[in-house]
Amino acid sequence: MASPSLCAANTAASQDLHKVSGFAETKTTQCSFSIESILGLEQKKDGIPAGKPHRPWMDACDDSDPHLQIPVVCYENPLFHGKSDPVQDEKVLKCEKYFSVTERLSFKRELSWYRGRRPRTAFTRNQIEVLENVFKMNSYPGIDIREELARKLDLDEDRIQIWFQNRRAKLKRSHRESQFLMVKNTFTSSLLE
Amino acid sequence: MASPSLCAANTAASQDLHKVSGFAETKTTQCSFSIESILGLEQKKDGIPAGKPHRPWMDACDDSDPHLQIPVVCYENPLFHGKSDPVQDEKVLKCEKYFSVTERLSFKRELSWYRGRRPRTAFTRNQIEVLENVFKMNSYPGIDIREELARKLDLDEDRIQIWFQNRRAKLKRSHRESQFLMVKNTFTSSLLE
DNA sequence: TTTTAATGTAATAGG
DNA sequence: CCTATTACATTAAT
Repeated sequence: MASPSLCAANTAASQDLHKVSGFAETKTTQCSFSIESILGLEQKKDGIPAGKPHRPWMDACDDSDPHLQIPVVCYENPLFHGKSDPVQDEKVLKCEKYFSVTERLSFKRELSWYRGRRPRTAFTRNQIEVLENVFKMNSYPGIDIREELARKLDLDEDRIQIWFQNRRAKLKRSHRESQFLMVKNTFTSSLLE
Repeated sequence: MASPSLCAANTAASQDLHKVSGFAETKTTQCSFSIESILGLEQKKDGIPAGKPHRPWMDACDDSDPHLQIPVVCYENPLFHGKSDPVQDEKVLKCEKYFSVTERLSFKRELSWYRGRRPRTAFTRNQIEVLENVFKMNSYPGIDIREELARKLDLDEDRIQIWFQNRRAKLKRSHRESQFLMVKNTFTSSLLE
């Protein structure tokens, strides 16, 4: 099952073919990466069925009701407060028009992690500015500050918290990288002496 | 570049200023978060100006030399560990052969927007083929598989990772679109009944 | 114009 | 809280 797929790539192009078949050979003989790993058997420990490609957004294909498959219902989620675009809004409208309450409820019941994922928040320039200014003074605002910010900026406190977490990670990353560059440059110039 | 500038306290924008200063007022009058708490954590601030975006392919480009700012020249850098492809090499050749220094300067000016972005990787047919085949079986390859692919295909592991990210997004998009069509058709036919 | 490589970052998971 | 990944929205190169 697995091998035919890989080898199926070999149809033309001799030069390319060589590389592909070399790749496939490695798989079957040396197993420097195993069929198992390719098949996803070494996937994260949670109960993801082996052999199935873990495509969460397609899981609903097995559902009987095709209506339940549209991601559109995410936008009915009260948690949603991202920016709206005309296309999506139109979809929502259609949804509200044509689906009963119970139907919409079963939508929500069917939400898997991906569909339950919070729609990405698009902060405004002003919100970012304020957050950055606070961050300059205090990268670890306590709950009271976060609540204050949430009120001032009209955001959930949760969003604030996540923002500061990501912001700290960013700062740390940049710090790490500049240090790395410094070391590398030092090394380089020492070689040039 | 195109992305919203995170830093930059702006100078105009009365609305923004109002909000910021309003916030500061709260800090000093109500003390809903204390100066102490901020000052206590102010040691957190390291003197890092702004996050450097980690662009290893630009690392050794000296900012003082304008020539070194055109991406093309980065390929002459021994530290550049990207893969040289014929197209880029040809560009370099043409650059050196046919353009005067001043011409190259204006060229550079024209391409200034380009600075800081990794040159677009052009995958070969064979690389795509292998990647697609692996993707069919596993859309979420772990680090080991990615490294293996990187070796086999002579690409950076980073490129592999990005490729799978974009590939997943593409699959999801197509899936979404086909579902939308399905739902639309369902609506249409139900309206015609 | 379309497709897709690259980027930045919000959201999530696990420790 | 942190780190590591992922999804997602955009930008830009082909």
